Amino acid sequence: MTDTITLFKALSDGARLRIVALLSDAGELCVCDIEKVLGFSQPKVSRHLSYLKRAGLVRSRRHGVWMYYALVAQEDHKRRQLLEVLLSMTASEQSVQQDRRQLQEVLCTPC
Amino acid sequence: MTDTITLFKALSDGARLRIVALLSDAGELCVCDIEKVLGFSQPKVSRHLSYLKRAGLVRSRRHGVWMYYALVAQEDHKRRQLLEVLLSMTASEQSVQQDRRQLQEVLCTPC
DNA sequence: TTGTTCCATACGTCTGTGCGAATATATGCA
DNA sequence: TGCATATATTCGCACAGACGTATGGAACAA
Repeated sequence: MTDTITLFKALSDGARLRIVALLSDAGELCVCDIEKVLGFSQPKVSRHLSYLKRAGLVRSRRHGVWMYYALVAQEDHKRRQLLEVLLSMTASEQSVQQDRRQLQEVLCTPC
Repeated sequence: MTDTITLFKALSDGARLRIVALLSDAGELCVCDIEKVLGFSQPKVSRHLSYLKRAGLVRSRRHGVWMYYALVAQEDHKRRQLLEVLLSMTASEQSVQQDRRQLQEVLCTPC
């Protein structure tokens, strides 16, 4: 039960939902890119990523000074299903669509 | 986005997950039955039902002194899908299975 | 009307969490 | 070593939410 609760807690925040949707689009992003796309402060992004990591939704990989984050491919079938449905829900949200456009701009002007 | 967040917030609590799973099994229950099955205090049950109602997950119907609660059939396809996946996740939880057994006992000894 | 039962809500308390600001840590480069 | 950049963490504050206890309100019966 604890896992399910942790999962839902992790997904019950607007900032984290936008991060998850963004990573779903982009595949892998460093913290500073997420900052720029979402317009969040660096500590805010870092904190939420840490939260998502604790919940097993996100993994991180260091490359030089940068930390790259990406969604974790869920082993459990039900969790995978849940995330699919969630992403289909958020995909139609205006803020998420706006983020997707902003992502393109940020990717054109790298760090 | 707000709706999605509200939905996930409502489902990110152990007590509420057990109530949702219970109503999914039982169809419709009055507050005092939920109290007995889950071993919660009356205000606790009432508060969580109120929370679930605000999130559009539960409806209530008065019959005499009793208030009967049941899950709301979700209009939106994605929300319906989400709840299906959630229920399949919680169904395998030990506490939920225990609650289901307890439900049978409570139904045999009505109010 | 009075009392009883069932349920909802208010209150005080405690914990968890989100935030900005500041600080710490880690990597790479000169 | 010293410095700059990228990221993580800490601190203090504010607020939401979960709980038990107590109280309020609604329906029904006598």
